[in-house]
Amino acid sequence: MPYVMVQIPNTPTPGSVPTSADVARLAGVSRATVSYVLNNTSAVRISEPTRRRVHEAAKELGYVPHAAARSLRAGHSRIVLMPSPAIPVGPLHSRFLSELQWAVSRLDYTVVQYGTLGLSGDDAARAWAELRPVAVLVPDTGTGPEAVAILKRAGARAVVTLGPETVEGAHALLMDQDEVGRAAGAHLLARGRRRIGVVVPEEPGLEGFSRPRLGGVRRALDGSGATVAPLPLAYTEESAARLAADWPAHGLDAVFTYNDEYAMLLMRALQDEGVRIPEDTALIGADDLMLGRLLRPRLSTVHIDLPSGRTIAELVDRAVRDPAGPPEIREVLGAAVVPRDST
Amino acid sequence: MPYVMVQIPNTPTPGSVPTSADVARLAGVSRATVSYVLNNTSAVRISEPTRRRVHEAAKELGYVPHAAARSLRAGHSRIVLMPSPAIPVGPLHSRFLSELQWAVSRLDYTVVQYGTLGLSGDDAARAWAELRPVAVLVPDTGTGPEAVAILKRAGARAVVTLGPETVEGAHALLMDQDEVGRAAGAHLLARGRRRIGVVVPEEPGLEGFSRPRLGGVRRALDGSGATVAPLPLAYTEESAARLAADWPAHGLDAVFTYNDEYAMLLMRALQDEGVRIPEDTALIGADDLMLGRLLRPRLSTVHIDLPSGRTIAELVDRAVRDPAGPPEIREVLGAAVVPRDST
DNA sequence: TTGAAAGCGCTACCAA
DNA sequence: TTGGTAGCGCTTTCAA
Repeated sequence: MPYVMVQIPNTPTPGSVPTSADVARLAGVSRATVSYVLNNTSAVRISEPTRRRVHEAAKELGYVPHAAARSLRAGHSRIVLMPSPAIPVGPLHSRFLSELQWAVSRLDYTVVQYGTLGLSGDDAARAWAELRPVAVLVPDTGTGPEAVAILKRAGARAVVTLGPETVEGAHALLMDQDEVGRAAGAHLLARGRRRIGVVVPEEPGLEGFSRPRLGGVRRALDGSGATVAPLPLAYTEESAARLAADWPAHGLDAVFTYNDEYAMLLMRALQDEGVRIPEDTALIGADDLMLGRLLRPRLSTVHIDLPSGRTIAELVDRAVRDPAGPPEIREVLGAAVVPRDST
Repeated sequence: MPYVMVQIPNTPTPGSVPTSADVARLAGVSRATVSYVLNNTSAVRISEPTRRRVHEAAKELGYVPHAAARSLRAGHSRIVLMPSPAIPVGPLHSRFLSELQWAVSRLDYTVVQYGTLGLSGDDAARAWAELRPVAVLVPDTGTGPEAVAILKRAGARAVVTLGPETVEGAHALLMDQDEVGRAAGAHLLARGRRRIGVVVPEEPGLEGFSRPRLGGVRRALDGSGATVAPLPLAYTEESAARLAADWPAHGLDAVFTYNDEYAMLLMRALQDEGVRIPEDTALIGADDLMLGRLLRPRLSTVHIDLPSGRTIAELVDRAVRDPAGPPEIREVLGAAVVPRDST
């Protein structure tokens, strides 16, 4: 007796999430009309009374459209995926990322920061691809051409990498940390320093930044006869004290500290050991944080110029609109020394 | 002549995103079988050769399932939504948030950080609801009972607020900033200080933290006869210099600086003016950042004890599994003074 | 062991 | 101006 099981069609099952069909029933119109009204479809004219009834029904039920259903139907989403960086990221970088996120949202994309855990490379890319993002903004390294292909194949119209190197098939915002080291090295050289230490953080995950910064110093000093000594340093007072304790043995007259935070750490340890800055050892940081201005002597630093979020958001938008266009490769990291009193 | 338009069924349209139907065609099986194989459905036994054919076809096509379609069919998602805080968030809080994000991912949820822009209160809630998250972790204030109702109605099985107050219908991780001020105030009082300044950052968006911290100091001093003076301060050297310049006029013998960063700013300005710390003025910060240990005198601070991400992730998971359970209200912010040399 | 088919919620085409 | 309806990609019940 199947006929007794036929559901009464105008009972908007209570306790359940309301759908556009529920709205339609309550307003006494078709689902199509509901869709037209709620999306302000301009191709179709709906009478004012009908509009009102639909709006009222939607409000009464607390109707909220189902994004997944909508994008399934549409065949594409407006999701811009920003996998959150796996590495501990400094204040400068994290400010940059949130500004970027904000700017992309302004362009009417849905920014989704997706924490991909453990999975690496292509597995991560596959996980991202499941969301069918229209664009992916990859802040990390470790993303190869294969991953880009996976994303493209899943319908991503643009993949943009933010990092030190370009990846085949993706747009690139090149942030060449090398430049930071180069600027610091050149500055110290100009100040007459010849035996230059470079702090290399021991914290895992920072190699992507620290190695090129070290390399940059080397490059700046190339042919000058000046020497470079890498100085492993953990972000703890003990580690800094240890390094400072046999500072004289290193025979260094200058040190580039990776960034301002390590600079503060090392400056304190050196001063506690009686090392005079800048007389005995010149010291320069990077990132131009406020804290550098508050140190005594005031900290020389490398100011890093990152593009505005808006600029990048526009690049993403352009890439999405014209997926066939050539990959845009842009050098976006400017490094300029801010000389203060520590060098 | 409709029959000439019938599509040849085994042409996996190239250039388009492969679907499970494409995989099925290539493997010579039905879509059902593909689903069984790729999801390892245990209720159904598929022969080994068939499994292999399906897997190979999927790999060859670069097939990635469509998350939206899947959750539409399933009727629910595993999305845990974490609206990113609209306010500029300090290093302590941001570390906490990313640890939390990580822990929730471990439990096999898809953590989505969603930047909701401008929209406030119920509008934001509606935007979040479109994603049909299984749970929402709201870090900001400004979310009322209405917003919670909207999310629940859209199928969210748990809404958890992280903030100073509980919201009807939502679980709450109470982070009572009041406690931070109270601890600082009590400490200064115990140190014999009687005229206590409290730095109130002028940066917008911080009121939610600064007001209760100020209130906490007031509460600690209540009935002691000690006085409290709010000190507006912007995070700039100029602002700090201005405040320090007429420091004697304030006649304060202690100051609670909101957090360690403002502490560093003000300490420097005061020292530049010749104010002796702690002799003339005791100074205490909050957050127990590394930089406090590097200041001279070493900075006394209020250490803030936040729960581990794992703890909270488990709370979320429990709430999702038992949506009918009573809202869990948990006081999670521990504040303890770390006395060092500045007080 | 496998396949056919219904249907999740939505939009857009076509007809009325 | 409005309604009927197909179909986006997927899973799952039922039948074979």
